Amino acid sequence: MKLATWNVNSLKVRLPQVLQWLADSPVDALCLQELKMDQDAFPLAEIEAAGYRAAWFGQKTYNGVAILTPAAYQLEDVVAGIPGYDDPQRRVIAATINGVRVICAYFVNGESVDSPKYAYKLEWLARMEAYVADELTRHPRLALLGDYNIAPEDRDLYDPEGWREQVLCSTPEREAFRRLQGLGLTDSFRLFNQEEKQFSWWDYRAMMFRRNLGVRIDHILITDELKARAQACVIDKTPRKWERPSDHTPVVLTLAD
DNA sequence: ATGGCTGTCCCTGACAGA
Repeated sequence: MKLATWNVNSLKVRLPQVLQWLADSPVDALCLQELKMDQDAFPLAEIEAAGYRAAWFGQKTYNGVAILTPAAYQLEDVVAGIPGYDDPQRRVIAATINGVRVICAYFVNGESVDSPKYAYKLEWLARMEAYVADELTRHPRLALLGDYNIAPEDRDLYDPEGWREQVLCSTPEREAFRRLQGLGLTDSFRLFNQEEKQFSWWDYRAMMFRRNLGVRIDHILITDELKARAQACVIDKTPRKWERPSDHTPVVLTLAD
């Protein structure tokens, strides 16, 4: 079983790339973030024609998340948003696929540590932590996939000194990431790769991708039951090389069946 | 370099992203 996450930065623009990528590298769950489209604008017909079904939580202009799965699977117990948290920003959707609870999340960016958006980020992180803790009481096989907007360690940044205590890697954000790990979740990428400069996002500007100056902020965290089945977790840089790419690239986890 | 690029919106400039 393969699970993947990809912040597409507009599904309207990136739909052909999503379909091409799925044709090249089929997965059993693809979590998408930053759809940037209203609920009614979701391209369900094209996705179904490609052999996939979908659950999505759309929003005009900003945010928006979706989970795609092959038509052979079901999307069970779909939950949009964080229950009990009246957040106008649509950043979370969850579904059970083939016995695995899949939570797709677009974490708050925060803009900068002195911004009101950063305070919202910390509040949102606390809500997410409580939600995941609650989900874990019911789902021993759970994966939390998405754009976390957190670089967990210095080796996940191209310039740790330049980024010191900036948004994406400030101590409170990293502590929130550690608390998610403390719930019993493992950063699946680091089960297989200990190298520094393994990035999932590169700024569009200044040829940052060609110079490999990026950050690793897209993650797949998994419970122990899934950890026992994990066979590989890779960052697929291929779509970042295509014409008019998203600034993020997919992360893919392979589990034994 | 408070810069560089990309996407969106009642669109030609502002906002957001990270």
